[in-house]
Amino acid sequence: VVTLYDVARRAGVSTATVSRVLHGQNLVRDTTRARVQQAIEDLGYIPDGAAQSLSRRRKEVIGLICCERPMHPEDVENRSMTYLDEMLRGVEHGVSAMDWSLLITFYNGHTTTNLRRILAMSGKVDGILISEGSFPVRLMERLASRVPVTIMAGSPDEPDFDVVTADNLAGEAAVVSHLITEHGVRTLYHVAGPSDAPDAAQRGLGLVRVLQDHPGTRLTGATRGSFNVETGLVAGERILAEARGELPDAVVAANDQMAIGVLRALTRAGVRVPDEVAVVGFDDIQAANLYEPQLTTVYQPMRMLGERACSRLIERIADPSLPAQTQMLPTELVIRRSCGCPPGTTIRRPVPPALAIAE
Amino acid sequence: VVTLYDVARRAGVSTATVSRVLHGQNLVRDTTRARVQQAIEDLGYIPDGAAQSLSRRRKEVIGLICCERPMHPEDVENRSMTYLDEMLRGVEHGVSAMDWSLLITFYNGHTTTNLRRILAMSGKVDGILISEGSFPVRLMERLASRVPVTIMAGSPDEPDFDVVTADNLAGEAAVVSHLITEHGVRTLYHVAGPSDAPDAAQRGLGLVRVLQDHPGTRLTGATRGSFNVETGLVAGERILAEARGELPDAVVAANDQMAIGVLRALTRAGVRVPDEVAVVGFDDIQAANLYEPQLTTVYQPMRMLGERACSRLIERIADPSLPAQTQMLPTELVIRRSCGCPPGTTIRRPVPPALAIAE
DNA sequence: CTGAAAGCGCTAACAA
DNA sequence: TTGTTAGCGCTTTCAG
Repeated sequence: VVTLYDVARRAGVSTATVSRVLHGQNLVRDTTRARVQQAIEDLGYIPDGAAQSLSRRRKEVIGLICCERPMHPEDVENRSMTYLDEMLRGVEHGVSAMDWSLLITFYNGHTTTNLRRILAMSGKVDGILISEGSFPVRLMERLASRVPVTIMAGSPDEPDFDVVTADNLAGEAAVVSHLITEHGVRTLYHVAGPSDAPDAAQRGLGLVRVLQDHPGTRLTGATRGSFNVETGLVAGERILAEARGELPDAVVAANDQMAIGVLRALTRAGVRVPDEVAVVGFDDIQAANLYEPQLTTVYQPMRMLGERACSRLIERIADPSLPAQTQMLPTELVIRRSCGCPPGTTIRRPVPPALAIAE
Repeated sequence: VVTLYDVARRAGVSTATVSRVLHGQNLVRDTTRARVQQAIEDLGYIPDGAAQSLSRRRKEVIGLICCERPMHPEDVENRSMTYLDEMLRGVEHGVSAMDWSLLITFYNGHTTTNLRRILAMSGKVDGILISEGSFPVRLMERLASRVPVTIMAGSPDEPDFDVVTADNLAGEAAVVSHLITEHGVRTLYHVAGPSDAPDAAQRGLGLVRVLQDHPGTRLTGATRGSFNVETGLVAGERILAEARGELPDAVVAANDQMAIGVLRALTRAGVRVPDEVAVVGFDDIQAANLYEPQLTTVYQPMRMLGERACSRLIERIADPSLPAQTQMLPTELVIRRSCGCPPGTTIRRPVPPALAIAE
């Protein structure tokens, strides 16, 4: 391979000068610069990243850990899948805007191998981004003791780390308020998310708060799913079984996949949605828009979430003394058909930060 | 930060010995080993990746370039999005099985910045994986002159690079054969993919070959889309407009997104699918299974594709003299409702490598 | 079994 | 403006 020395020799200068040219420093005479650039060109020189990192004492690489929800064999998909894509793009955008690189790995369970991999990563990057919250706190702390760590879509009240997350509580509150105030919904059934998912918890809170604020409304039941279509289906069947002629006015699912599962179960049983029961989800995945009836849901700006987390991390790498900070990104209420609005409806309504809770 | 020297000092040995312990070499006395391990533990030592790479003359990192299809502002999604996820998981799995790391970047257009980024990447990795084919050949060659390169989902007849791809031709042939022999389809409309997508081209070929083999069958028209729902919709409207009462027996779309677009247009116009017109797609994305009617399509093993590409690349890094090789992975015919099979049908039928062409 | 020491390719003082 | 040179943290002969 061609090294800096080769370039220097060919251009008849020292390696320092080549380095200067390489980094666009302007304390190089133009003619010299030209000669060096020519040499670089001729030789097709590309700097060695490892050597640069070592010398600069900085890798200009950030690590992304994607936590995978444990996947049961019968699951076709899982929430991480639709989740990841946009976030990844956001992160990559932020990273490459700074001309840094992105090292990515998946974390799927607390095995020795995974542990080793994750720890080793901290020796290869300047900072780490962790997607989703169900990541062992102990491990998070070990990582954080070595490099800055930012959590994406984590719990908003993490005291020791930077967190960037969507305003799940306000989003859920907004969609539930819509059901109650614009569709006269009184009885609701809640299909909650996994208990270890911080965003699911926030959504549950949002629902509860709105119910409290609206006397006369109440939960007729609740169950928990795993953020996938299968468990949504099961929830739907359970709703039917428990109903005995008394279906709730609306089913609120903690994400779109489960909402689609519920929709399926209801439709299959001959229940008309939204005429007999309204159904709403969360996330605004592709399929929410394709499904019939089109799903009313809440959009969270995953891409921006990735970008923000990334800039925050780079900020903290530059100045590790920064205090931990939580950023809540606003969501959007996406009103379509499944809540009871007329066919063909598509309204996107920004959800203001936390006021939405009040109504 | 804690370095190897710190560990060595604390354990009262030389750095060489620590290094040996670190890499499980067994020419170290047990008591010494224990002492060193204790020191590593105490200090929470984690080796510096850059220094290791530099010293070993090997980075143990592979680079993944994800080519994004240029996205028009009005596009909600694009094919790359659903495409990427599984492939990425496959690649990551392959990479971390070897205890290597994955550096990822997106390539979205031939700008100077992108060019620089991509070239710089070749200085940070031992080999590069390129997803999808619409990547400038010149650039590919420059990369290849520096590190081994493997192409995923590229054209199967690339002479100079390793290619791992699904057997698009056989897959398309299988689904078209199914339409013709099991549903008596005679007239077909083709919604082709972008002209620069090698897999789209292969699928087109598969369609044509089957038509040739079945006298009496013919194309009533064809149009080209961009692998997204929007262009599928446009194609569907065009089919309706061109039809004048004479709809084709079936519409063959080059991917699922476009098939869904067509489905939408037809349904909207009151055409019943599959009773009046059958529609089939390709890829077997999530939504294909959720949509009503459920879409008959062809599954390609994206995850395995990622894994295979990865192992091939690592093979070639170990031995750069290996001859270029193309691997074609078998697809599966996924028969559901939209081809005309009874509601509730779900049959997955492996497509044998190339024989499928014959029938 | 263990240690000394020569790099790996590049950056950044410091000198000239 | 340019060159000299001392590391960056680790691996790996080569000696002992």
